[in-house]
Amino acid sequence: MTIDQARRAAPTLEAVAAAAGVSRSTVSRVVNGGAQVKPDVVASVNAAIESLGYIPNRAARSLARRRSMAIALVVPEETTRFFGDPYFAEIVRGITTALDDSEYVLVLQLASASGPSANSIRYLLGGNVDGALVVSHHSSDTSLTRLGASLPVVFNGRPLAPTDPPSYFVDVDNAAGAEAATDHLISLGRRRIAIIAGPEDMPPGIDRTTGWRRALQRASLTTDLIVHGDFSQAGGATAMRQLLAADPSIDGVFAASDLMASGAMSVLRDRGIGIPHEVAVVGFDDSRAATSGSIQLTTVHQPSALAGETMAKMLIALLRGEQVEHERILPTRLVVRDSA
Amino acid sequence: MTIDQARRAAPTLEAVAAAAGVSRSTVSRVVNGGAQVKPDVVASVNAAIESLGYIPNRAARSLARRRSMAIALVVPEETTRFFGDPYFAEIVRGITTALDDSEYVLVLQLASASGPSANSIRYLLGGNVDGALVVSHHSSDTSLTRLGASLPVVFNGRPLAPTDPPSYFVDVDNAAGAEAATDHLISLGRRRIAIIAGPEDMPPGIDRTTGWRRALQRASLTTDLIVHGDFSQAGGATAMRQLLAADPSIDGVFAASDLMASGAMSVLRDRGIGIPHEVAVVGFDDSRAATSGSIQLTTVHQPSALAGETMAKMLIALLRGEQVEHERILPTRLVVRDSA
DNA sequence: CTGAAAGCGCTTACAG
DNA sequence: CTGAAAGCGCTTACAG
Repeated sequence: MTIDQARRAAPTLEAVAAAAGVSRSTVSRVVNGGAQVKPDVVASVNAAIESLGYIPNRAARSLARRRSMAIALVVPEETTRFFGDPYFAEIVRGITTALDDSEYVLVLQLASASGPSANSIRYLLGGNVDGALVVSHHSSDTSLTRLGASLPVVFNGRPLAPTDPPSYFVDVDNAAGAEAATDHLISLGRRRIAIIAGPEDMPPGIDRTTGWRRALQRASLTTDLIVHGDFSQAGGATAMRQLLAADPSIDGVFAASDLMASGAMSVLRDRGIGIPHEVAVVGFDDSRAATSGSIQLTTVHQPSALAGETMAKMLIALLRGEQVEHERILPTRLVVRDSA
Repeated sequence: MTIDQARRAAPTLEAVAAAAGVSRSTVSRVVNGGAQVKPDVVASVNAAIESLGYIPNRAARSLARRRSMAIALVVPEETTRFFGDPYFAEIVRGITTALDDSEYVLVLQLASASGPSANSIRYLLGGNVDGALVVSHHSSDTSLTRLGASLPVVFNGRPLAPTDPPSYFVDVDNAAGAEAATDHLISLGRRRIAIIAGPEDMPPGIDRTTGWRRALQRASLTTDLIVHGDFSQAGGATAMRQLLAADPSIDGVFAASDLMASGAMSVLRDRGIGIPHEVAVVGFDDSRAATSGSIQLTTVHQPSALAGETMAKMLIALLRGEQVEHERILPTRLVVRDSA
C-alpha cells in the first residue's frame, strides 16, 4: 500500500456497517474476531472493510474498552548510555518485532538512571498505558519495582532481591553461561583460572561469578583468583594487572563482559603474554567488542533480541489476563573463537 | 484491587465538576486553559482537581478533539545502527526534552532503512498520530518525503533535492562548520589542505565539501585534494592513504566526520607523520571518537540535542496551526583541541 | 447468530 | 462568563 492510497478520508465502523448491510455490532464482532458470526456475513463485512479501507479508530476503541492499547518502554538510563549499548539495541528490536504483530503501540519513556520522574509516573499510572517494559541495567530500582504493584510490568534481568509483589522478568541464564565458559577453560587443561567479575551489586555480576565458582568446584580447582571490575574495558585492564600481580601462574581468565575481556587482553599483550597458549581468555556477551579486536574473542552469547521479544509477549499475555510465570530464563551459548 | 478496578476508580471530569459545583464545560475550560473563566471559579475547580487527583483521560480527549495527541518517532535505520550512533542519541534526547513539556506522547516506529513498512504507513496515516518526526541519515527517501504530503512531518537534515510539497526540516549549518574548520587550518599556515569528504549523495557530505571549497577559494588555495569516504573509520584510513599517494606534501586535512578523521590519524601515525606539526587534522561531529583516541581531535561541534528539541517544537507549532518556516538551520562551533 | 441501545470521558458550538 | 446538549467512534451487555 502506498501513502497515496492510505490518505482517503477515514471511514468509520458505521460506514462499513452501512456498506455491508449489517449493524455496527456485527462489524465490531468481525473486526475483533472470536465472536460467532455467520461465515457469509463475515465475508461481506470483510469485503466492505477492504473496499473502504477501514481502520479502527484507536481513541474510540480505547475509550470503549477502557484500555489504552499502549505499552510504555521505560528506560531508566542516561540517553547516551542507552543508545550506545548494542545490548539495548537488540532488546528493543526484539520488543518491536513482537509488538508489530499486536494491537499495541510502544510509547517511549526515557527516564534518568535514578528512575522515572514524577511526571513519568503520573503518566504511567494515569491510565495512559496498559503496561510497561522496563529496559535497563538498574531494573531493581525501588521506584520501578513498585511500579509493578500498580501496573503490569516486565523487566529485563532479575531483581537484585525478590520483590513484593514478585516482579515479572526475562533473564538469560548467566550462571550457566559462566559455567560453560569456565568448563571450556578447564577442558583446555587450564588449572589456574581467574575471574574478572562484575560488580557485586548487579545480578549479572553475581550470577556469572556463581557459574564460574560452580565449574571450578566441580573440577576441584580453587576459587581464590577473583577481582571485580565495572564491566568496562578500563576496569578489565586494571583487574588483569591485579590478577597478574597476585599470581603470575594464571593460565585462564573468564571475564564477565567482553569489554573487560578486551581490556584484560590488551594488558596481556603489552606484557608479551601469549593468548591463548599462555593465558586463555573467555568473555561474556558476544558483543561487537568480541570480534573487533585483533584477537577474536571466545565468549558467551546471550539472546538479547529474543529476550526483548519474550518480554513483550509476556506482557501481552499478562494484559490478556492469562496465567504467566514470573520468570523466564533464556539459555546462553558458548561461541568458541581464538582467545580460548 | 485489580488494575481494572483502579482504573474505574480514576476520577472523571464529571466528578471534578460535581466536587466544584460547576458544569463539565467549565471544568474542561479550566483544564485546557485559555477560555474566559472567573478567577474564583478557576480556583475552586483547581482545588477539586488537586484533591481528587484528576488526570484527563487521553482516549476520551483524543476522540472528542479528533486528534491523537501522539507523535511518531520514525526511524528508518537498522536498529543496531540507530542505537549505536551517539548522534541519534542526542537528537532523541532533545526530542523527549521538548515533548515532556507538551501534551504529546512519543510513539516509537522503527522501520528498515528502505522506509516504513506498509503496516507502519497504515498506522501513521490511520489517524493514530498527529504528526511524525523522522530521524535518519536517509531522510530524503521518497516514501518518507511523500509522507509529508499527508501528515505534518519534520525531518532531521535537509532533503537531497527540494521536495514537493517542501519538507519541514532542521539542519545544522554544515557548510559554515566545514568552512570554519578549513579557515582554522589556513590560519595555522597550512597551504596543502585536503578533504576526506563524505558520500556525494548525502546532504551532509555535499555541504561540508562546499564549506571546505569556499574557505580555500577565499584564500586562493587549490581545491584539488579531495577524496570521498563513507563517514566510517576504515573509509577515513583508506582515503588518507590515497591522499598521501597523490601528494606527500599535504599539511592539513579536513575530514567530514570524526570517525574518518580518526582513521586518517591512524594512518599518519603508522607512517610516522607528526600530528599536528606535519599534518594538522580537523574532524566534524564532536562525537565520542573525538576524545577517545590518543590525540584529542579538533573538530566541529554540532548541536544535536538542540536539533531534536527544535524538531519537536517545530512539529508542535505546526500542529497548533501556526505559521512555520520550512527550514531551520542551527549554527555549529569549532572546538580546538590538539590535532590542529 | 444479530441488532438496538447505553455507555466510555471528554470537547465544543450554541444559547443565555 | 457559564451550562445543557450533541457528538467523537467504538464496545458490550442485553434481548430476541
